[in-house]
Amino acid sequence: MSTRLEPTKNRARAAPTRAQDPEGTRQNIIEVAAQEFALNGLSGARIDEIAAKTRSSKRMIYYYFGSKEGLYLSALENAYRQVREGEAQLDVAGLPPLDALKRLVEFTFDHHHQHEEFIRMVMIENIHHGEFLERSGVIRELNVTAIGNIEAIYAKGLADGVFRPGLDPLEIHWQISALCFFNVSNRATFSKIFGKDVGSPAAQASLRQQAVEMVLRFVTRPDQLP
Amino acid sequence: MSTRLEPTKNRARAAPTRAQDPEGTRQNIIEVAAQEFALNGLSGARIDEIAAKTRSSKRMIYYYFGSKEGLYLSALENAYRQVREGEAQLDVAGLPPLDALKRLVEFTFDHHHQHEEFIRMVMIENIHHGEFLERSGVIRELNVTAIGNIEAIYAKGLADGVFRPGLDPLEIHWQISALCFFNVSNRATFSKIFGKDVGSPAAQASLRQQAVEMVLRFVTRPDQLP
DNA sequence: AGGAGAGTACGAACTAGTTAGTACATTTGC
DNA sequence: GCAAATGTACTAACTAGTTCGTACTCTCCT
Repeated sequence: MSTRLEPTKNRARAAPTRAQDPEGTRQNIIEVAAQEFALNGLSGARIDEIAAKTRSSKRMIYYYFGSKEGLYLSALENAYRQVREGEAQLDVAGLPPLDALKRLVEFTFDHHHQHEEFIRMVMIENIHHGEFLERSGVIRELNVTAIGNIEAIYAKGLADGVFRPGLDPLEIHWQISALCFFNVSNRATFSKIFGKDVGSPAAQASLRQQAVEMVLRFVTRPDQLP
Repeated sequence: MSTRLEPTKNRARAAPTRAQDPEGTRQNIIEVAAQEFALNGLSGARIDEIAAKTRSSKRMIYYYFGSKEGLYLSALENAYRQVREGEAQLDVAGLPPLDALKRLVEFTFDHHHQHEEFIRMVMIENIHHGEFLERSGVIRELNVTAIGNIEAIYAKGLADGVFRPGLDPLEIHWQISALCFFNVSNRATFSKIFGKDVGSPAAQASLRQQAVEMVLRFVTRPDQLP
């Protein structure tokens, strides 16, 4: 009837057929999808394009994720998970508060810098008013613990008398995020408007150090400043 | 041959035909387009949708702007122009450096807050790696003068001995932008992750004041701090 | 003064190509 | 043998852009 399947048997024996690997297929699809969504946005990304770059097929995308939006949500969740896992690597427990906060800012700065794809996913999600993030129970759980670090550092800094009272750890987190996030998210327009590549290693080193300074000066008690 | 044009004459006489208004039509299209692009992104916005919300028609969009991208570019340029014109309202020439910088940060914070549509356009443009901004000669001209204010303030602050030396006005602008931009751009995800509406008046007031403090503490000579 | 032309402004219907999603058949691993 | 996993071919709806035709406005000629 049809000839299109004839080579199958041969292929099956010629090379050890790629075993069925649901989890691998799923993961592969998600990774490709994340790239495409991060690059083109939700509406800009093309399912056919994603499928083509996959080791799998369009059929499988719908088999596993149901719809384009389902795929986007999974990719978003995956991105958050990866990044939070990376952040969990940071350990500042033993450090004095000032050093700990410095490390935290540096780490966040570098981490955001290294995960541009994640930053772009968050930008895109904000364009969509965070509606997919809202639908996802998973993501909120991942993030609530993210301020734990700052809370601990701030508490210790207060106790030691080096930080000033009255600050909200969530707001400190907000400010660190602002400085580190903007550095990646707005690099393109900023560089092009002012004709200076703020992504260059020299510029980044300077901005990084200044981000640290800003946060430390903000949190430190004035009489503790050098 | 065709019947579809029969009603034309009647229509022409029945109601006093709306006068031709090229500039008005153009402007109306751009305003609607900006809204739609800001809401849905370049690929997410629909020409038919834009046309429908216009007082004009799809035909006119292509008549005036040539293509979807042409329309997007015009909307982007318009957004930048509007915002920069608004910023030009700020006059801090007479103020002492510290007060001037404080005003500048407050003004930027408020201005970004009030121009969410513009912020979203910039976000979208960053998703596109600033390629349209690059194509536009207009926009760069508008912006290069934007740091003029900071340069003047910083120079005066140095002369008065209240600011510390060695800072780059462009980097100060970068930091102010980061704090004020992030406040609008990432409100959705931030609020949803931490279950707190950072857009509420109370939260905004606090973040605003802290943005001012951060910048002032960063720029001020330590021995000049209260 | 007024009418012919020309260029500008506008509208409705159409089209070619794209795109998310599906029906159906087949294979693989247990 | 059976359920989960996968491949191929298709479609219905959408979407950027176009075609063809009309109406308005200004100018310039006489």
